[in-house]
Amino acid sequence: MARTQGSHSDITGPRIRDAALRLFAQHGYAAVSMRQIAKEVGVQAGALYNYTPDKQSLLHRLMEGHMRELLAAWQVQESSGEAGEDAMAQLERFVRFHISFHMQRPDAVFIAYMELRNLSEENFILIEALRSSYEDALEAVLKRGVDTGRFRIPDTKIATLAVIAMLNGVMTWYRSGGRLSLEEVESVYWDMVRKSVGV
Amino acid sequence: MARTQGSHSDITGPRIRDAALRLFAQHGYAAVSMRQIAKEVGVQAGALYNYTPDKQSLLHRLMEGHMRELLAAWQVQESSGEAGEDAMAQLERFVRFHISFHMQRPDAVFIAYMELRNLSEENFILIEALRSSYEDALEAVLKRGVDTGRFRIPDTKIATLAVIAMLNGVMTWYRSGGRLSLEEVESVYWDMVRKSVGV
DNA sequence: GTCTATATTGAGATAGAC
DNA sequence: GTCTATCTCAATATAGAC
Repeated sequence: MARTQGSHSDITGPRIRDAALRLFAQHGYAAVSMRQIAKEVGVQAGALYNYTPDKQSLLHRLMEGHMRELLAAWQVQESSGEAGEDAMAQLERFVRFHISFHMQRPDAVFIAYMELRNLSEENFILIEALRSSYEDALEAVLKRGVDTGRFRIPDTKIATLAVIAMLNGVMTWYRSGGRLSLEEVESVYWDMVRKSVGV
Repeated sequence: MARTQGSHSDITGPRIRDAALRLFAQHGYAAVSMRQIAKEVGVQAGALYNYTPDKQSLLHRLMEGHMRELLAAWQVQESSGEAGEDAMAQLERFVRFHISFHMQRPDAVFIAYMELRNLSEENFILIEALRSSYEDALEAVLKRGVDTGRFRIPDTKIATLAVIAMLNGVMTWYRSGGRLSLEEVESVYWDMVRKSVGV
């Protein structure tokens, strides 16, 4: 079946995105060439252009896909709570969801916040809007907790960014098979977040 | 005095580092060319090689200088406390120091944690050792607070990384002239950190 | 110490054969 | 849909004149 020319596969598209995701995360967008990506996939560089108009679109598509998955997954997670769930329970749900979701996609996460400056201006605006939506989701929880007296937070906007920054820190050091399971890590972070917004 | 050839200045070295710092922070190491740096300084690309053996050394030197300054500044700050200062006061000192120091060098900070993957292997090891020293400084404070019963922290290593990650988040959004002064921002973060490690 | 000029390499992207 | 071949441009780094 091995052909050295012609149509090899109908899943080349996904394989290109997988390779680009991994290489961009490891070396950075600017440091990775189309030839490297092609080699990883097992095609020639020219073939990539059947799937993407250019390198920039490849980056943008990866980031957009990641952000849309994130937002969709949170909406599912959020609506799976009980009707009367209070802000504290919602916050714990968010913290555990955020860590769990992101740890399953370390490469996409890394790209989504390291490669913002390599987006074209118009693509940057699009991605930033998606990011803002996600931050708004957390801020809504925090505001609700403040309103119901469960939380004491001097500035919900800053607290939102602080919590996300803290949680994202997990990605820089956690490796599976280490001292703690992912669930234990979630619990440690939840303990800190819970106290940091507490009365 | 304007000469179009020959020796222009004895401060070309610092100007090269300044330009590289700014350009690397803005566009990323891999996306910036030696020609761009030279243009910014006002010399030809070849002249840069009187000051650095190659581009990699330029990056490493910037990062190493930043990390050494950070460690030195913290040692000064740490030893300026009273003799009997307890862990809570030390932690507040650290939080305010960290934010204040880093906000004065946003470009260097950005580079120091975004460009790690563009260091050669041996340079990476050197920079990581300096980073570890800084983390150890914070962890020592946290451990002391746990020992004296001031803090309740399930895992001081994770807490160290979480606190630094949270504080570093400031750099991604704070712009002077905004809603809050830097000192107010410090206070907001200190409030969260204090509570997050509390009993 | 800086210039101009250049060696060498590799980048992104395209054209046309199969 | 993929290949080979190639266009065009720009990268790092060096050599030698001034």
